[in-house]
Amino acid sequence: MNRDIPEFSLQRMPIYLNYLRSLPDDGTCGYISSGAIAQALGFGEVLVRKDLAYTCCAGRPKVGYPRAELIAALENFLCVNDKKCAVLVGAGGLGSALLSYGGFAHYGIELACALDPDREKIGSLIGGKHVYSVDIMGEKCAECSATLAIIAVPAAAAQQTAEELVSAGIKAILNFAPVQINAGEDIKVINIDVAANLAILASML
Amino acid sequence: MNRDIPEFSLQRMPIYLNYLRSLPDDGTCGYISSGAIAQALGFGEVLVRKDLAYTCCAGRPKVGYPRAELIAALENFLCVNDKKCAVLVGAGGLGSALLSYGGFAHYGIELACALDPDREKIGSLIGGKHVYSVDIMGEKCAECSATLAIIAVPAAAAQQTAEELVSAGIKAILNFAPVQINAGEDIKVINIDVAANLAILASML
DNA sequence: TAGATTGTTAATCGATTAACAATC
DNA sequence: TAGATTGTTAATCGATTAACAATC
Repeated sequence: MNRDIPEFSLQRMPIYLNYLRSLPDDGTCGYISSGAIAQALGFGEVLVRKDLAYTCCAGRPKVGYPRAELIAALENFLCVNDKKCAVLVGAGGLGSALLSYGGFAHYGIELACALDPDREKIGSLIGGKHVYSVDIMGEKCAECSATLAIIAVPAAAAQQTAEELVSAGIKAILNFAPVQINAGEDIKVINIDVAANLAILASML
Repeated sequence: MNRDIPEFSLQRMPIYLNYLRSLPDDGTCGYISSGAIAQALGFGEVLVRKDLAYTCCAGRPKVGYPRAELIAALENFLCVNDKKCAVLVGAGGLGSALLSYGGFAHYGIELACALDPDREKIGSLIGGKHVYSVDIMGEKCAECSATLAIIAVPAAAAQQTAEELVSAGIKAILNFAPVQINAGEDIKVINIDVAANLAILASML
């Protein structure tokens, strides 16, 4: 959708949106400068202006960017108003935590349900979301026209899960299993390996 | 510690280690080529060779890299044999999942305990780890000489938590709260915003 | 030897920063 | 007007890839 924006700029868009939404809504910051945003987030101010230019929300010399409009532009850029559906596979500890997490709604994403192979879990509600058998993954993805999925299964099951999700019509996967999953060319994947991130931090000390 | 390696190469080190460890240990892959690794992980093969060069494990023309030695070199590079202690702040859903997760041990990291302000949780065990009051953070960090911390508190509490952790001697923070935290110059921080990552995936479709 | 693979040097590519003109 | 801030063009920096010599 936004194929013309640098990868790294795209990654910063939610950060800007988050920050701007967190500012007090009492009229004290109707306008905000790129310098102020840069300082708050630890970025260079030219970088901020360049990133914000992709949203097509023009800043005004001397005053900065209109906060409300900039938020709206970022929301528009990130398609927050297009409601999108995601499914989660793997209702273990991490999966359960994600099912109870309310933050996806801020980006127009609804985590619709969970899929798990465990008979003990199937049929239960976690965080108010239904847990279904992985056997009916296709059906459940179709029901809500899900295009997004989160993999929170053990490493050994991740690759197969990814393939099943792709068969079910999923186009983008957020993978928490500590393996690189091999989905098709046109399937977007982001891997988050929590332990690896902690290890990276440790080696930077 | 490894200040002379490019940021992005460092980030790939745990990926190589994970992959090599996952190979069958039955002698069928005593040696592995950069091309094979590259294909499995979706990287360029020159990139793989360049990254592996930082580990100082030499490959042999025609045969590739000795798998066991390469694993040892990566483990050494990532200081897996130095036992490091981490503490977790915020024993909510995500925090609880992390306390039960065994993956940190693969990198020589022990998640020692959790800290939480909630009286209901203080004194309990989650994933076999004690939950203590955030009031004794300094004491608990000192006890295990923790240098690493994970923040899994609500966004509103993240900045203060980070400051307290720094006062307690923490040098690196993995932050799951959806805010940019402002720690000191020499404190390493990695932010993981799960919802933002899903939103990024959605905008790439 | 011929072929496969490593390791290194040079070239390319993309992202960030610097410089500066435009604007309110 | 003077000063602050945006937006853009050029320069820099860092990461990846291409080319190729070295080696087994």
